[in-house]
Parts: sequence; C-alpha cells; structure tokens
Amino acid sequence: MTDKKESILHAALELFAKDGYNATSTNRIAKQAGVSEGLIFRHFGNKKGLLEAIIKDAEYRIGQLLAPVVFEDDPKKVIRKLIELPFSIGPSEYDYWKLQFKLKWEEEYNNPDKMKPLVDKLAWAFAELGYENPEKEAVLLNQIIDAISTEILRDGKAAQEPFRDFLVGKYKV
Amino acid sequence: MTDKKESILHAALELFAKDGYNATSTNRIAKQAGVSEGLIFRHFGNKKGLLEAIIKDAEYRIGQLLAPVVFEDDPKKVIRKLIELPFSIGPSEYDYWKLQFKLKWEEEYNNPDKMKPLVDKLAWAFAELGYENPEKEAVLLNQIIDAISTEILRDGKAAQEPFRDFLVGKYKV
DNA sequence: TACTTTTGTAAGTAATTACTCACTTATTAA
DNA sequence: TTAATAAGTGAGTAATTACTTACAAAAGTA
Repeated sequence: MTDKKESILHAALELFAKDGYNATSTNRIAKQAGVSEGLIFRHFGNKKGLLEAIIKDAEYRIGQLLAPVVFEDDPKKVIRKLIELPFSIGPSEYDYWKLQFKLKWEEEYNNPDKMKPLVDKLAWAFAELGYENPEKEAVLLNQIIDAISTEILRDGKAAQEPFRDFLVGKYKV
Repeated sequence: MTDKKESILHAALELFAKDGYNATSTNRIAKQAGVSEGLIFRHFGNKKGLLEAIIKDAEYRIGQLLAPVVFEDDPKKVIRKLIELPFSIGPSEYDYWKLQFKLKWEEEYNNPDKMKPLVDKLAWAFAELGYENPEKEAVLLNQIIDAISTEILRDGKAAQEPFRDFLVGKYKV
C-alpha cells in the first residue's frame, strides 16, 4: 500500500462519513488527499470500488473491536463488555462507525448478519444467566447498544455516560 | 395545493426515501411525477425547498401518530401504546419514516428534540409506575422502539412481531 | 545495465446536474 | 369582460460529474 493510496482511503472515509457517498465527488476526494483524480481510478477502478475498499477496512476494524466481547467466557463479563464497548471507541475510529451507520440505509451495502456472532454470544450469556428469553434479550441489548452508539457518534460520549452505569445496574453485571 | 404539486411531493418522497436526497435528480422526480422539471422550481424554489416541504409534511404525520401515546393518561397504556406503535404503521407511511431515519445522519436536518414530548410522557409514566430511574427508562425504551422501527422498515413487521409481546411482558403492561 | 511493471499526472470526455427563462395556459378578481 | 396573477411547459445554461487516455516518472527485476 503506497502512501498516496492510503491518503485516498483516508480522505474518502472522512468525506463519505461526513457528507455521504453520493454527495462526495471524486474531485473533492482527490483534492483532500493531495493526489490527481485519475489515481483514484487507477487504484480502485471506480468510485464504488473505493467505497468497497473502505467498507472492507471498516469491517475488519469492527471485528477487532468486537473480538474481546465475542471471546469472553464469563457471561456477566460478556454483557458488561458490550455495554462498555461504545464508550471505548476512540475518536479516530468515529468515521468508520459513522459510515457504517449511514450505509445501513443503503440497501446494497446493508449486511444484517454482520452482528450475528455477537448476538449469538449474547444469547449464550443470557441463557447462562438463566434469562427466560435469551435470544430476544440478546437482540434487544444489541439494539440498545446500537442506539447508544448512534447517539455517541452524533453528540459525543459525555451525554451518554450515565447510561453505562444505568445499564450495568439493570443487567446486574 | 394543485394536483401536480402533490404529484411532485409524492414522487420526491418516494425517491428520496428509496435512494436518498443526493442520489435523486430533479429530472427523475419530474419524470416520475409526470410534470415538467421547471415546475419543481416554480413551486419549491430549489431542490432543498422541496426536501424541506416533505420534511414538514413528515413531521406533521409523525406528530399525528404519536398523539395517542402522548395524550394517554394511564401510565401502563402509555408504555403499551408506544410498544405497539411501530407495528401499527401502515405501509403507506413507510416512506415518511424511511426518509426520517435517513435524515438522522444529515446533520442539517437532524432534530434531536423532536421526540422530547414523547420521552417526557414516558418518563412520567415510568415515574407513576415507581421505576427508580424514570428518565433513563424513558430514553431507553424510546431507543428500543426506534431500533425496532428501523428493523421493521428494513425487513417488514413479521420478523419483529415476537418482540411486541416480549416487551409488553418485560414491562408488564 | 536494460527492461518491465507499477505508480502517478494533466488534460481531456460525454453525460448529468440543478436551475433559468421566455413563453403559454388556466384561474381568479374587479 | 378584462386585467392580473398563478400554474405549467420546453428548451435552454453553466457547472459538475465519474471516468478515460496518453504519457512520464519511479520502482522492481534480470
């Protein structure tokens, strides 16, 4: 991976996350990356190819972030770690998440099964803890974390901070 | 409101909800509405003006939908009615909701206080029912309903149906 | 060294974009 | 009836779009 190729990926991620895929022209990406516009097409074929490269990257990073939850063996800790997850995201990763959430509404790039390993692990944890409907509890908590992450990305961590303890208390983890 | 003006609003809503604001050209809107492109600008000034007219309309409809919850006086019924709300949305209203959710990520049109009256009512209901943290419970349930609505818009009601009873049971309403 | 491949650029391209303008037709008001 | 306003059209426009191409520099390889 050359420096300029990385510049393109970085600039495009930032702009796609801020303004959206369609509202971002390859011209602006090239300018922000400090490269010629043609280089985008040399490296990624077309604009969609650039988006797909970014998505691949984002999925890898999200996988890395979820790993400590999915590979945790103590059911209580599984739940606690997930609740704390959105608060542990560094601002440098914000753009990856923002793009991820925006793409949820672009049918072509929405992959509902992406979170399945996590939800499965949660269901296991809730089952271990004797919950009556572990699968539904799992989906529900996953949705809650999703919603909190959304709020954090929009308004920052501070406003959501009280929720961490509230949830930890509610689930007794 | 003339017929053609309404055609424009209807076509634009459909296309904005499906493909997004930026990916929808005024040319396509005019074609789908069966009017000349110039008429869009006669009625709405510019493309943004058209979007704003649709948003105004959508906010009114969402207000109408929330009214039965906000003006309910029995705290248990407040919660129950909110849980059942996303399942009572008619498919004819789907486009309004889809657009609403998509715009959440366009900073210019995101209005976080839109749901405040609802969350306040929920907080009141939870307080009446003796919950320890009524405000947080309110925000949490609001987020859950938000997430369920999102899923319904993407995959249909059927897949989310089991959650209605699950939540009604969980909140004992 | 000499040759090949990769990386990079600048100047194009045709198509599409949001929007304007001169004009006609319909509706309303005096 | 007539005058004024509103609704509607179709053919423009300049700017922007994603993408191409011809070519040069750099890097890798023998």
